[in-house]
Order: sequence, then C-alpha cells, then structure tokens
Amino acid sequence: MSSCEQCLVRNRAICSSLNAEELEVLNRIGRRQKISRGQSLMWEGDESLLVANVIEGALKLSTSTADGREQIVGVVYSSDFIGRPFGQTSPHTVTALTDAKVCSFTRSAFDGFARAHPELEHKLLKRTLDELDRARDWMLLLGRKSASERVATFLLDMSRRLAQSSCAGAGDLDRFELPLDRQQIGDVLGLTIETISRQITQLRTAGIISTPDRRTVIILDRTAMAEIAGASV
Amino acid sequence: MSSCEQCLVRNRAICSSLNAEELEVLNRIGRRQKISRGQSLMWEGDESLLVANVIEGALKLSTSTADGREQIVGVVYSSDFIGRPFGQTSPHTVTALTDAKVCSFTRSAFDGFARAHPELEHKLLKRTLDELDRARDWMLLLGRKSASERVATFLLDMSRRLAQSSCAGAGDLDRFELPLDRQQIGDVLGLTIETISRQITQLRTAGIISTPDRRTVIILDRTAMAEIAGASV
DNA sequence: CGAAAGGTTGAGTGCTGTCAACGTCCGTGG
DNA sequence: CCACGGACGTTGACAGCACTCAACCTTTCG
Repeated sequence: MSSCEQCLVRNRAICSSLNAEELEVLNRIGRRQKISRGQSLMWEGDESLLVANVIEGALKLSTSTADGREQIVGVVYSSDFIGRPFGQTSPHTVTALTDAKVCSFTRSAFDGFARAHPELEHKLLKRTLDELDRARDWMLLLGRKSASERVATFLLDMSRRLAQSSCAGAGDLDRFELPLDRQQIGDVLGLTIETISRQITQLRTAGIISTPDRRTVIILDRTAMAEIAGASV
Repeated sequence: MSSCEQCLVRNRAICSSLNAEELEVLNRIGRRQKISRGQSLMWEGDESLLVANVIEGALKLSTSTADGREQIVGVVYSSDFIGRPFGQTSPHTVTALTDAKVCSFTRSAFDGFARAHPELEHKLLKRTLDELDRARDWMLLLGRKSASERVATFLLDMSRRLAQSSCAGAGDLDRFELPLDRQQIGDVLGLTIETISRQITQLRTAGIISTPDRRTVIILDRTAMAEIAGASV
C-alpha cells in the first residue's frame, strides 16, 4: 500500500504543495518504482515519456558525445525531481548510482496535473531555478578551474549535499560515502580517472582528507580544502 | 509612451501569456530601460533586486573565481528573461554586450505578480527548463570537448540563435555578426583568447568560414563545421 | 598622426591525457 | 582455507594540447 501520505519525501518534494485531496489524485496517476544500481530510467534523445520524484537513493544525469565521451550534468538525491516536463525529448540519460526508489508519472499525466495546480508548478519552477544556478556554477568549474580546484570543490559540494539529503542530521558532516566511483567523479568534473586518483592521493598525502576505503571520505582540514577549491596553489 | 501593446517582443516574451487587462497592470510595475554596451545590470552575489525582459540587444551572464578568471554562463537575446525571481541573491553578473533595451521590474513586484498569474509562471517555467537544458549541453562542451570542437559548436550555435532572435527571417543564416569579442568567446568556451584566434584562423584557412571583419562570420561549409563540432579530427 | 584597443602569430612550458603496469579488494569455486 | 579472477584504484613514464609570455599587426578614434 504505497500512499503519498506516508511518503518519505512528502514534505520536501514538490508534492508538499498539495493538500490531502489533491494528493489522492496524484497518488492515482503515480507509481512507485524500484531501480537497481546501474539501471537507467530514461535515455538522452528518447521521447520524454516519464517524470519522477526521487524517494530514496542517488541518480546521475548524463550526456555523451557521438564518440562516447561522457559528461555527468547532475546528480540527484531523495526529494529531487527528474525528467523533462513540457518537452518532447529527454535531454539526458538518467541512471541509478545506488539502488533507488522513485515515484514516477507518465509525462502527459503529470503535465496535465501540473497545469491544473499552480502551487505545484511554482515549486517546480523554484526547483528548476535552483538547478539552473547549480548548473551554471558548475560551468565555471568546468571552464576555468584546475584539476585540484575541481576535486576540492567536488568533495566540499558532496559533503554539503549528502548532509542535506540525509536530513536526519546524521551527525558527522565531515565523513561521508561517495555514491560515485572514480570514473563517475571524472565524468562529473571533466577529468580522467587517473587525474582524480592523483588528486585524491595528493589531498590524502597533504593530510587534508583521509580515505578509510574507496568510497568513504573524511575531511580533516576543511579550511585548507576551501582554500584549494577557491583559487588553488 | 512606452506601452506593452506596441512592445517588440510582446508575442515572444513571457508576457505573451497575459491578456490586455493584465498587461496593463504589468505595464504599471515595469520600466523601460536603456543599457549601453559594457554596462552591468546586476552583480553576482548582490541582493536580487530586479528582473527583466530583454527587448533588444544581447547580454551576457557571467561568474568569476576569486582570482578573476571569468566564465560566461549564458548569452541572452531579445525576448529572453533575465534575473533571479524567487531567490535572495543574483547568481551571476549581467552585462550588456551591445547597446540594449530591457523592460525591468523590481523583484518583489514581479514575484507577486507572477504568483498571481499561473500562465505567466508556466511560461517562465518552460523557459527556465529550456535554459537548463542549454546549460547542461554546454557542460558537455566545457567538460569534454577539444578547442576545435568548442569553437565549431559555438559558431553553429550562434548562427542558429541569432537567426532565431532576429525572427524577421533576415535571410542569410550563414552570415552573422558576433556580439562577442575574442576574449568573450574565450570566456564562453573556457579557452584563452589566443586559442580562439588560432582556431578561427584554422577554420578560415581550411575554407570552412570566412571573416570579412573581426565581428562578422560567414559559414561556407556547414557540413564540415558540423563534423568538427561533433567528434573532431 | 599617434596611441590605444583588439587581434594574430610564434616559441616554449606545463598540466592533464594516454598508455601501461601494478596493487588492492572481494566474491567465487576448488 | 586458499587460489583465482575480475573490478576498481593507484602509480609511473611520456606525449600533446592548450596556456603563457611576448612580439607584432590591424583597426579605431582622438
């Protein structure tokens, strides 16, 4: 019995704009879906057939060049919105980085519902404006920052966003588990896997971070990190 | 007597969602403004005090690192929307690339008006979603493409967008005037001025473009151009 | 005519990519 | 329990593309 009322992201997703009655309607057009790590939900260039709210887990949004170079253009977490409403085609591929749960809607049904509920469109607009700000920040990183600046910026951003997403103030902001492997970090930062590895090694050697295992990062010196992220050596 | 009814972008800007009555109200809270080339309308990090529709001209949106490296994160033309509604601070600096005219609103007045007019918010949402798609496309370019691919992609994109903006089917799609100087092209593509110059020289030498003067570009071989933009040599 | 701004070209360096070897972790099966 | 294999990550050597620095050319404008 999956119902919106007991939904984990009920108060953080765009649905928080709806009252019980409206939620009931939305519930009927929506569908809970489990996605296992590595599985894709939609593909770049395909017809935009569905949109969804992320309930749990992390997913990446990516595009590729004709010859296969990939760029991750976004990483979404629980309560984030995915898909392209009001458009014909999906602008990017969406793939689960961890096992995930989403609440999906056919695009046509969602578009119709959204148009009839301005409060929901408003939430979606605010969210989209935030995403745009984030994307443009990332453009500065991709266009103008060095490898060391990129990695430091990435780790700080990750620490912040993971803390936000596990809103139950899980405690240690400085210790977190990356939902991405080295290749994927490279795809986010526009760098190669080897460069990522070297930069992480360098941060570890400098005593700025510690890496108990491949996926875990502990930030030991946040100030130094911020300094590197800002203007680099 | 500047009135919305005779506005050049009346049918293309987000205002096209409004009827005569609503337009009258909007007209009262809006203000026509001329901006001369090089002048800025708002600054990155400042409080978000105004938003605007571009009536005429081209403007750049840019961000910088602490040590002054700049990245242009967007270029807007007539009928485009600028500013950050529903947010506290301007995420980037907006500067006129050419002499321009805009129709500006205080953010608070616009926010209020927008919330009361779902059709307008809907237009704004669609526009923002398009901008987000464009920004993410650009992330692929910045993260993964070579200098020659970037310049070719940029010129094709420019030709397309300038044709769109001067909607009066001004004729020659393959001949256009760049609103950007070499430095600014570099700031869009995440490259230096010298690299831009060399790449343009190379395209000219290869007979793919011609450059009658510093600002004018004529695309002679669109196919070759698209090939370079796609996967490069 | 001269100066300044913008653009082009050249020489050399350096950062990041490429290619390759090796190490580590982990699950599987003998 | 240990041997094996594969996925993932690290490290090294080297190369190449784009950056830096510098000189020079072109256009514009006072």
